[in-house]
Amino acid sequence: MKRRSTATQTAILDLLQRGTTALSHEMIQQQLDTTVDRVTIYRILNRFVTDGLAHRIVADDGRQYFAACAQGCTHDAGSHDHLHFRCSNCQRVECLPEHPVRALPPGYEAEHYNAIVSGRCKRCAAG
Amino acid sequence: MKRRSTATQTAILDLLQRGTTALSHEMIQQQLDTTVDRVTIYRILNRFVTDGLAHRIVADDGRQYFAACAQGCTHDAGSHDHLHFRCSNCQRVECLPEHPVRALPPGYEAEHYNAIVSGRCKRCAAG
DNA sequence: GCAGTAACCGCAACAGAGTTGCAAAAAGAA
DNA sequence: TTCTTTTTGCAACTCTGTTGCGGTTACTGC
Repeated sequence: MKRRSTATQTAILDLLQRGTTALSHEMIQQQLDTTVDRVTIYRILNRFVTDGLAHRIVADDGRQYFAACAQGCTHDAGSHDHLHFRCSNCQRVECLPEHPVRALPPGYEAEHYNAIVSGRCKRCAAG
Repeated sequence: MKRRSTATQTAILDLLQRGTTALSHEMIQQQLDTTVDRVTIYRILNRFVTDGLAHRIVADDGRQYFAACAQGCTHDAGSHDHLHFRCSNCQRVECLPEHPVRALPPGYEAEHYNAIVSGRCKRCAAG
């Protein structure tokens, strides 16, 4: 399965890499200049995840958010184990890279980390 | 709004308190002796959460799981901040109480913690 | 530049989790 | 028992995400 580059794909990847927050399919749809089908966005995002270009966060609102992988991300179980923060006020989902959650009791084999704290983010709490 | 005690409610609370894992509405429906409507289970569970009898976990499969609150749970933002583990093999969701995830950068106000690691649990990894 | 192949897109339809409205049933109080 | 209010069950709905399929479009080779 060889990948092809399309305008929509590069636009979405650009959105993910430019922004500092994780995006839902809805946010992406709103931020795109052209009208793109919902399904296409989902498919592109899933492709990014399998190709290792983005990682998927399931937030505590039950929705999926996507964030570009950092440079040098190795995509093993330990490389996406950072904390995320979802602001219940501005809806932004941020990656908090400096506080990994890695502690597991012995015998457990981790495949995916998905840690979300929700509340009010720095901006909204201050404002 | 005064609460009334019904057979289904006590049966569900008993399931939550007896078991060591968090349960989805589907698991609860299967484990109940009587036939109870899906909606009723959802309503009972939401009632438990607002009443502080259970806490809600949104796992990385996008589904909600419910676990009985421990004795003496204070229900502030810091009391549900433990790690959860969802086994992708046996589907069980466990609470791992001894490894809290509390580290947040300054300025952030936490309301809900929802940390899930998925993979193979102790039992399934060993077997 | 042109044709062929296969990836990609859009539309429609679907699946699953969770919620809401409303009327009937049941718990608790008088 | 009777009355009030909570709880339940059914139907219908919303929302998120997925699948099938035909048509479009990007890449390859000539």
